[in-house]
Amino acid sequence: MDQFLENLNDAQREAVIFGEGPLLVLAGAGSGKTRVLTHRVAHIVARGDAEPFEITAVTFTNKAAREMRERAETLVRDGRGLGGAFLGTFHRWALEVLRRWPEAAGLPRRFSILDPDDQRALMTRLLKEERIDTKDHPPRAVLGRISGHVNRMEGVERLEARSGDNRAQITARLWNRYTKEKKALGAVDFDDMLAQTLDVLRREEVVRKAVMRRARYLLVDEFQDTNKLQMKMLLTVLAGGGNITAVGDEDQSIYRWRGAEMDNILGFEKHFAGAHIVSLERNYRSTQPILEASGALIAQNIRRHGKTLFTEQDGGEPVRLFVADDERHEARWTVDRISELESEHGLGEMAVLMRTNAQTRPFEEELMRRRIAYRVVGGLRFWQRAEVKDALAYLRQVVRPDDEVAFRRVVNVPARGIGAATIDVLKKHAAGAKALLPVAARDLPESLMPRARVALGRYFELLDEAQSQREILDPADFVGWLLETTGLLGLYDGDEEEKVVRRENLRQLASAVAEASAQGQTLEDFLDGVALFEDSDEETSPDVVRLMTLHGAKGMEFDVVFVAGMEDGLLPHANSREEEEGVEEERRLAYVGMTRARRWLGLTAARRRFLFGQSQNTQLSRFLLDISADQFEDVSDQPWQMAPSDEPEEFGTVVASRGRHQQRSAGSADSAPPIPSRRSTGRKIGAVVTDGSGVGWRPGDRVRHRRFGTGVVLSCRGRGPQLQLVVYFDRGGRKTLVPTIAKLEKL
DNA sequence: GCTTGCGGTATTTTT
DNA sequence: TACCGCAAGC
Repeated sequence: MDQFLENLNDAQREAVIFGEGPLLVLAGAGSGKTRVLTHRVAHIVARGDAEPFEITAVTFTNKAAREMRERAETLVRDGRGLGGAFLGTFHRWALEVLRRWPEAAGLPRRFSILDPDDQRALMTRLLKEERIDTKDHPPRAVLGRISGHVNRMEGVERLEARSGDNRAQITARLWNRYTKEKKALGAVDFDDMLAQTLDVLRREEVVRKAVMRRARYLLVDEFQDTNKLQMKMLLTVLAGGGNITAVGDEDQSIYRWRGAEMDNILGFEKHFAGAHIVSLERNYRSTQPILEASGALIAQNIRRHGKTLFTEQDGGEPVRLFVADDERHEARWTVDRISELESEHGLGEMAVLMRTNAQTRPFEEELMRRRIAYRVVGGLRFWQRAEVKDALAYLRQVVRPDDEVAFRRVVNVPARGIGAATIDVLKKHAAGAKALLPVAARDLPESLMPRARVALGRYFELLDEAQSQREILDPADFVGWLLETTGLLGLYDGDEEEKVVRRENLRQLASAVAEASAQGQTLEDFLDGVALFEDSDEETSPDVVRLMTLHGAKGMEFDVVFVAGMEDGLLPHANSREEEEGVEEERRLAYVGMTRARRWLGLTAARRRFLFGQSQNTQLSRFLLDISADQFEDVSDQPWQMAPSDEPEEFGTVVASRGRHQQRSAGSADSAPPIPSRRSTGRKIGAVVTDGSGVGWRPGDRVRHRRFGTGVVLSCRGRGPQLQLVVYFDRGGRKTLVPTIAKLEKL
């Protein structure tokens, strides 16, 4: 009766045909998660269980939303179609509510959206006004803290209550100011979109009912990445008896830093009584060796349901490990492999994944040198480029004349002689008039310097003319006109590479507007899409090597994958090493990277890396110890074997070590020195060395470890965060530990 | 009001 | 290293 069930395995089918009630699909990497989602949507429609408009499917990324829409539409092409169903990101879902009922949220009709740049600019301004040193409280850090509280649904009061805590007090003060300011500006940031929507859903029955009607079947992708706020939104909407289908994989939860709560997926049955759970464990993506190595890695995590992926295809290339001398060597080796593998797989089927954006550079240089086409995915985004943002600000100013954020950004771009002093005068005037800056500025107050007054007058004439041109011209021509007339394009006259690129970017923006309008979007729709990062089409030139972060790679797959920078400090990242939870998340990140590979997987590291402005010795990632030596092939010039089972029972405990230095150290008392660096090996025995948190250590110190009990320090290696101690425990024998990570206590 | 250059500093991931 | 903010000079 329905053709959607034919190409599914038993578990997939079970999930697809499941009827009403809560359903959790634990979908391992490459197990056909999107397939299940799309087929389930198609099945529901085909069986007539619900009308398309009663289906809401939310994803975490635009990419996923796009893919789901395309694939689901293909499936139901012959049927009634999917029109009316909502398939989009959480933020899009929320934005549509706020756009439709702005007054319910106390927002103006054309409220604007603050992107991270706008937020930072605003926070910087507030810090100045509050006379708080941006060095002690960097705007980004303050915003990060606020965002954390919002996503965990903690109110300001809670922060204010921490009376002894100075930082909390300052954060609370700024948070209040920030909230007020956004309200005055008629603007929302990303978090507000969700928070205010939840608010409206709870308060306004009309809105809630309307949203519920459209979510009789509510499907949630990447459920492991939902945070408390999102969970509350789901619960609120489901209170009307909707049916939730959550699809996710706790092993791929990589957004803890953004508030993702693994408890949402790990404790699904607690939130949804009587939930039915289906596990998808058959992997269709990767070869046996890739699955085994990644499976061994992730098995070390404690917080998981625990599934074991299997595949029915056997054989395949072994996973390669290459330890390079430095990051350039790492890039060279990687690109060598890329050229070898190109004929078999094609450039478009290869990707180099890394922890941080900054790591792309040596790879870019090497690829460029070898004239191999590549593309950095998600790096500096097109929409974040200054010239594009300026152009967008003009568009925002046209769409919403009282958009103060946009006004501040472009009133003096190109330079018109309206600088900080003028803005100060205008601010005073606006405060008196109780109006937003761009509105008050229209008065051209007497208090302005004559020159500024004239300049400002011209600016508003320009805007007024833009308004009328907008009526006359089609959107693409209008943008062209605007770029020309504002002088934005003129800023980049000349033959310099950079200027040519910028002009090209502006032209691209114009064509993006054209495209959007061809699809029936208004300028307002277009700007919303931009604000939500709904990048039109990233994939215009498919046959190129992709360079991207591990986060950016989620949901993708390639024949050939390199995970670069397998070093402690990078993966796991130094900022996440301190707590167990952080390390587990980093391990998941490594796991996500490895499981992107279908046929060929390479793991690379560098012994020395240029970081923080200088070349530093590195340590092999502890995650390589999670994978047993026979699960990969070390193809380094000088192989670095892993320590034999010095048992990694507790992470953060055993340090990646050995290799070619093993012979030398084998007989010595303090066996197994961690990858020695030239600098640290010279350290005198007996000297006090400080660890990452400033505690001093020396051989002979008595220590306590929460597992191994008491012991004595035999020797120290490295210093600072790199400091490793060899400790002889009364029970448990000799261990190599990083004191800050192992939470070693000095007695 | 704008531009330049200096020095200090912070380096994760993104809807 | 690379960026940013700030101060001094135009």
